[in-house]
Formats: sequence, C-alpha cells, structure tokens
Amino acid sequence: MADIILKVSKGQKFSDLVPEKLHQRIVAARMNKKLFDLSDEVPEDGDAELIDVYSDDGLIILRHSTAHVLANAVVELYNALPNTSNENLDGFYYDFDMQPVSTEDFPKIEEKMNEIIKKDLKIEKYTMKRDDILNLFRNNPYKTDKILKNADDDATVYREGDYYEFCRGPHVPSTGFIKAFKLLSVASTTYNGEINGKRMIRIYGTAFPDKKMLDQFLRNREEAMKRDHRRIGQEMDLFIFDTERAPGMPFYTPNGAIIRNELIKYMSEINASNNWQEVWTAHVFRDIIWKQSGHYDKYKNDMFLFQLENGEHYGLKPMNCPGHIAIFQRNVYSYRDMPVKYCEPGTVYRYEKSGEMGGLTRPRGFTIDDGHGFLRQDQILDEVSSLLGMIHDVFNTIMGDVEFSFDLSIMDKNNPGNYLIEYKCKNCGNIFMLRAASSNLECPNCSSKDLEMDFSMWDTATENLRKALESKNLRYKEYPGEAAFYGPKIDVHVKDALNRFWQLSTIQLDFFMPINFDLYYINSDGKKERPVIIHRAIYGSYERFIAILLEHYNGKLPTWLSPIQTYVIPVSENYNEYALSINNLFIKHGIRSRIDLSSETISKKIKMIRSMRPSYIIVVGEREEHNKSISIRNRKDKTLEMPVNEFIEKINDEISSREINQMF
RNA sequence: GCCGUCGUAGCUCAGCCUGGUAGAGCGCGUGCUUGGUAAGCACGAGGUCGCGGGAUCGAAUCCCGUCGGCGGCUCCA
Repeated sequence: MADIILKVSKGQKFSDLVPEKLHQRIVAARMNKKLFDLSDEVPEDGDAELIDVYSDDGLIILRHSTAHVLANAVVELYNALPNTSNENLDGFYYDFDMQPVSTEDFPKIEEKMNEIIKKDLKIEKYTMKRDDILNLFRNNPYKTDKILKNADDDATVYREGDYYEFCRGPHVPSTGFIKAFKLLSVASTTYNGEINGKRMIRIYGTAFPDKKMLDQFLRNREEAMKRDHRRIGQEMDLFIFDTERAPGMPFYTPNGAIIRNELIKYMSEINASNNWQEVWTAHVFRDIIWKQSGHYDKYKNDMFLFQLENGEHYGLKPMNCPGHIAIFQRNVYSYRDMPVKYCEPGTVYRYEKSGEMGGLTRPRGFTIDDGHGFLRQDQILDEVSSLLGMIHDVFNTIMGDVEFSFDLSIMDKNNPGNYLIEYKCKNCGNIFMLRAASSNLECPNCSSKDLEMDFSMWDTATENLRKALESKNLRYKEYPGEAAFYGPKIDVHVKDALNRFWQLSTIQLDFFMPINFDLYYINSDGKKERPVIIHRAIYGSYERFIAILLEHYNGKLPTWLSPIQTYVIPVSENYNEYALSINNLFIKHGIRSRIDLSSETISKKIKMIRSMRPSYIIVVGEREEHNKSISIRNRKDKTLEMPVNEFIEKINDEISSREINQMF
C-alpha cells in the first residue's frame, strides 16, 4: 500500500482522518517527522501521513504495543517489575525484574496476553506532570530511574486497562489491533546493560499484522535453525572444535579444507587481477610491534601474549596490518610507486572472552582475506571504486544475485575530539595530527593552545568514499559518529537466502597507522609525504564466510566449492569394475569423486550420502555399462542418463566457470 | 567476564528429580542378501557417564569446585 498523505488542519483528530475501510490498518500518524497516536489532535495545518501497520514504522509500533501487552500480562501473573522494551527486525523484547521463567511458562503468559487482546482495551494517553508520574510508578525503581532521567512536565503515560506504562509512544489504538504474536525465547540480561548491573529477565517475542506473516516468520526461523552451520558442518564433516584442548579454534577436516582452499584460490585470483600482491607474514611477533601499532595498549587483554624463559615477550598477531607495514618499510617509495597493495589470507588470534565465542562466527583464531593498500590521498577514489567492483563480482559469483547494503561511517564533527585530525598551530605554524580525546590539546612544537582544526583530510577521504559509492550507483546510508577514530569506512552487508543481512566486507581508511610507523613516500617535490592506509577484507573471515555460505545454500554448495562433486554408486557388485573405471576417470579429470563399493542397497547408499550433499550422485549398472554412460542424480533429485565424456565436459565447465546452477 | 542452561558410545539422545556402578536409534565390524535411485536381515564390538573433590555402605544420579558447549548480556581492532 502506498503511504496515505492527507492535508490536515489544526485541531482535527488523527483518528477522524482514517478512511473507514482502513480502520484496522492505520495505527499512527506522522507529521513533520514526528509520530503521533491516532488519538492525538493535529498540532498544526499541513500534511500528515497515516502509518499502515504493514509498513516498517507500523510494524515497529505494533511490536512495541505487543511488548506492553506482554508486560501487562507478566505483571499480572508474576507481579514482575517491568523495566524497558525494545523492537527490532525480528520482534521485540521486554526486561523484567522477576523470578526466572522458562519457555515452558510461555503458553500461560501467551494465554494471559490473548485475554488482554480479546478485551480490546483502549490504549489511552495521558500527559502528566513529572511528580505525578513519579508517584504513579513509585513502586518501580527502574521506571523511577527512567522518569528521573527523561521526563519533564508534559511527559506521557499510557494506560491499558489497569496497566500503566511510562512511554513516549505511539501505540496502536487498542489491544485488539494485535492480531498475531508469539513469545520466542527468554534470556537474562543486566539492568541497562551495565556490566555489574542488576540481573533482569528478558523475554523475546514477535508480532506481525497478520497470522500468515507470523507463520512465515516462524517457518523461516525454524529453517534457519535447521540450517545452522554447526549442524551442517557436522553432517558434511567439514570442521571440528577440540573444545577442551584448543577452545575457540576451528580445525578443518579434509572436506572443510577443500571449501576453504577453493575460496582462498578464488580470492587469490581476484586479488591478482586487481593488482593486490600476495605476501606472507609471521604469526608470532615480539610485543614491541604491538606497542608501536597501538594494539597493545588497547587490546592487550584480548591478545595471546606470552613470555619465553629468557624473558622476551611475544604475542600472536591479532591483526595483519603491522606485518604488511613491516614489508612496506623495506623500501623507500616514490609517489610513482604508489599505490602499494599487499594482501594475504592472514590468520589472526584474538582471545575472545569465553562467553563471546560461538561456532565459526566468533572463533579465537580465524583467517581474514586481509589487504592493506598504501595510497596517496588522490588515489583513494580509484582504489575504493575498484574494491567495490571486486566485492560485487565476488558475491555475485559465489552467492548469486544477492542484495547488498552499504553503510558509510563518517566522523561526527560535533565531537571532533574523538578522532585523529590535523591541527595547525596559529602560533608557530606547525601542522600535526592529534586525537584530542587522548592527549592535551597543545602544539607539540611550541606548546601553544591556539590551534586551528583542519578537517580537510577527513573531508577528502569521506568525499572520495561517497563518490566511489555514487559512481557505482550504490545506495548507501551515512552514519555520523560511527567512523573509527583513525578514519571513515564503508561496511558492506549481503542478504542471504533466508533474508538475513550479514556484514561481510569492510573498507577502512586509516590516517593513524602511517603515523605510528612513520610511513612515507617521496612526492614530486622530493619531500616525504604520509600515505593513507586502506584496510580491506571482502569475505571478512573465511570462517564466518563459510558459515554464512553453508546456511545460505543449506550446505548444497555450488559444484566448484563442493567437497564431493560426484559420488559413484554401482547397482550391484557385478558393476563394481565399471563404477571404479568411471570414478578413476573422474579423478583423472580433476573431479572430486568418491565411490561406494559397500554391499548396501542402492536406496540406502543414496539415503546415507545425502547428508554429505554431493553435487551429483552417479548410478551405474548394466544399462550404463552397455551404453558407456552414467545415470546422474542432481541436487533436485532429478535423474538423467548421459554419455560419460559429455558429463565430464559439462561438469568441468561448471566447475571452472564457478557456475552456481547445476547443469540440469 | 556476567546470568541462565547443558556435558552419558563416532553422531543424536534416554536414564538423573525419587542413589544400588548404563540404554536406544543411526553409524562401525562380520556374515547372509546382488539389490535400479530417501534405511534388506542377523550377529557383534564400542562408554571407568567432561575433569577433580565431598557426604554416603554404595554416585551417571546428591553437594562443591573446575574445564568446556549452547542461549542471551557486555565486547568484537
């Protein structure tokens, strides 16, 4: 439905503007970017937008209102003290101070919620004085705290039956607007996320405008759980975790190593064709390099650091950039040599806290398809454009025609102290870079405090990132204040088959490392000049990317990535010889083929191998031997007989062109 | 790191509440079966119940500690 925009005049009630037939669909209104309850009066003449429950904003309002019904129910059932709720892409949650509940209690809570919904309680809004609100919530310290922090004398309180909520709104007009909801899970959390805060119970749920959408969501959710990469990894025998002896470290089994190596090989080709030179760097460094890079100060608690008998201090690399910088420093470069671009499948080790690890998505050791470019400032645009092209090619090749989203994280000029920026001393003319938050704002040369900020480096870099995105016609969102202190960045998200966005690629500009390591090149005037470093990864990490691919394809990887490309099954022992000759022929032609000579029935062999997701199952018997052919069963369980040589040619094409779809 | 929850055969799990030193299915091995596209039959091997301690005549089971896993929180260069 298109947004409904109406001319409205001051004093009208929004609810009176809703067309009769949309009565159950319009949940709120918006004017001048402000949301209103339908019970509100129009504040001034102008254009108002009616918010449909099927729109993004409407959905959030619906979920928000459902969270309140949850709170209402939980307060009645358990005498809980509600704290706060939130809504997101998947649903909502509400935090309570209460005795722990489990999912077994959900039916009871849902029943109570349904009662509240059936009553179709009006959700009424009251504007109240702060002291009155405080009085109303005097028995709830969490609400009191929030009121003290947020309320002024025209703050709002909403009533739903006997239940009151201190809230900005808006809400759906009555509880009957909630047509389809479900509680999903329960977890514990801390009050306001404070690390030592009071323990709270968080109940997760979701709501949709109709039952059909809810069911679809629940089905997707179930499918996502079935597709969990840990489960698929087990079924396909791809990797293991030796949780006792090497917690958080993935081990690739032969099948998993095939996938990883194919991805590395492809990235290596992409890198080479875009002039990124492959290097190899050490995994263990003396700690001095981490002190120089700044990682030690900031991340030493998250690093694997150790000391030898002789007293020397070492650390495993948590980042690849210092290694690449070390290689860059072997030479003096002319501006003509730039850019210098090094890349590497670089394995890094980070001591993630025990509770922060999880499968392949958050291991302690992982390999980044890392790259560091050393650029002149005028080369940023070209390089970023080239990277955006690489990103496009890579994901379209591997995942198909996927949807992307781009985040541009930029500096917040209202808080320049957070960032490393250039200053000019008005006293002595010295130009230097400084992160104001971390040191005194004074000229390192003459100690003058009369300084002028110069944003030009940031402005140029940010403008180049924008230009690169725009030149490729990519839509992006800007996030002021989200830039790293050392530079702006682009993060790339890719949508998978289950409609989930994953952050994969990142392109970060860095003004800081070049200073820490005193990097320079010689410009056309023969003077030293600082390069900008570009940090980039396309897959992100191999571990995470493999996990995403497994879930995206439900393990049914394109043939070029598939650990088992053909699985040969003879109909009976009488055809073992023919089957063996076929298998050997495949292997000779570079196809990853296996054969099943066990004395099981053909049905059982197929049943057993299915969880390993071979690309093609090849069945041979009398007919095939006679015809010099094979029977091929594809991933969709279609079968086709084909001459052996024709199949070999076709599958080799499929593999070498990294085709996503099967030959039939 | 914090809260919750879990750890039994290669895998998935039952037994634990209400102590009497282990069970299933799949897989694996052997034999029979020679089967044409999602489980043929029989027999067999395999586990000191994550690890350490405590109370008990006796612990997979109860208590404490510890190491891991999972769901969240916090964090993620």
